[in-house]
Amino acid sequence: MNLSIAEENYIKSIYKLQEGDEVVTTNALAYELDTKPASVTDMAKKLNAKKLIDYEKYKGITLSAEGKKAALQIVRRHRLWECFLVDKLAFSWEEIHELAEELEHVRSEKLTNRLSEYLGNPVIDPHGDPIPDAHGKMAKPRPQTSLDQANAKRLVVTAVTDQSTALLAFLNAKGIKLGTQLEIVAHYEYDNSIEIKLKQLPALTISEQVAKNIMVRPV
Amino acid sequence: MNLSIAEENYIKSIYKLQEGDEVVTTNALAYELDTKPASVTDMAKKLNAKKLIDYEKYKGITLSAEGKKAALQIVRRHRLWECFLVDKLAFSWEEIHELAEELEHVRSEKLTNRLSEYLGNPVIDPHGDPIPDAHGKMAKPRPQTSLDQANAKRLVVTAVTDQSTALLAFLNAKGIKLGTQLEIVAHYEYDNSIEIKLKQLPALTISEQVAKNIMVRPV
DNA sequence: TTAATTATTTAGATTTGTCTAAATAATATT
DNA sequence: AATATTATTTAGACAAATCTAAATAATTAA
Repeated sequence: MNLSIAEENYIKSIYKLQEGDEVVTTNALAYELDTKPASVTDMAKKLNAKKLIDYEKYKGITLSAEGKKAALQIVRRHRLWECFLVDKLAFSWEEIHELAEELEHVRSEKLTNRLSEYLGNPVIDPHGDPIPDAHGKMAKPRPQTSLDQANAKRLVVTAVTDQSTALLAFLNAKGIKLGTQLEIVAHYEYDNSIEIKLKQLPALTISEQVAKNIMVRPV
Repeated sequence: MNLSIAEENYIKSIYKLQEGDEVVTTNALAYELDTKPASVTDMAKKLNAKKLIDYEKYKGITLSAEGKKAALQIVRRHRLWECFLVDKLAFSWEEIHELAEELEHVRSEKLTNRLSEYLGNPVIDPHGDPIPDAHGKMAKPRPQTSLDQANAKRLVVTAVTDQSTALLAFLNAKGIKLGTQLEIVAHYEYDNSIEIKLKQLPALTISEQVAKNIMVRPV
């Protein structure tokens, strides 16, 4: 099955949104891919015809077995390139995502496997996400939530979902990066803000909007 | 200037065909890119409008200064990835070209420069071709000719221009690879064949057609 | 120099992936 | 249950990159 770059991006996003095995809605996918719902409908028909997804009008989208296999290959390539960029080229966490977005579309299995070997067959990427092996097998994803929905007090930052330079610069200024440990001091419903404390720093307040884009897991 | 992958491939091929500063014809470019002359005319208009080439109806194509700069960046990326594939991932010479064709389109300058640094800022690629530096400067290309036009007797194989699996398998079977040294025993005009001798092997005969695709330099 | 050949361009169509605007279905509200 | 709202799909258009077939320009041969 030969997939275009656009098709690969759809498959990857559907995989990401599926999470358990939930049905993915047209609107959610359009938002994720930064495109319009009408475009998603068009592509859904095409991927359904190729048997990569199960799709029925108004019933949403799920990946077929074959679609899942394709998704895991793409995710494997993405995460291996992220390892390469951090381990070998000394890139920092906020720079690697968009580069890996491009590198992941080089579809050679031989290249992917050689790269994996070269990196020492890593099983987690720099964000802490598991890397599928050549057969698509991978460890259980770590229990991540966004910071605004975390219920544990002591947390560690594992990723940011929004890669905009504005957000990244903001986080940088606040001293928040991948692996940063923090505690939730208070969550104010009143003005949708969250007060957090980083080690050896005074407490600081961020909006729920920002917190939504910060992925964390209990530590 | 943001170039599409198609545009980059045109720029690269024009650069390759220009050699000195010769005008590139529509047909030659179509053949090089494995496309149709009509498509080349279409793209020529576009690249001319973007001021990357100088093009006038029926007068052929040359790269503008800006086009040359763009070409050198693409060539730089291509050759650096070829180094990476051979030096770090242990690929062999006949496998790297088509992978580098894809990797070269990841346009990040930071990635390119980090990669170069990681590889020890190499100045020639695995085929012996010079690698432009970050400013587009590079060493003079080695004096390569195709095997059928070589006048020296003792030669070393530096590249093959046709990357078809058929040719590569053929060369492999004959024991010819990158760096192989050979002598021209005879050149028969009569049946357009060339008799060559590899070290420690009996002489063998190949057609001019094949020889056209084998690049060599005197040793 | 006229005719034949070859090279190049134009015109119009096709594919992929996208869009807007309008229509329809599903869901929520009163 | 009827109405309003939201989600999704359809219809028709567009841009990029390509193609075929026909027209035109340039070159070569007679």
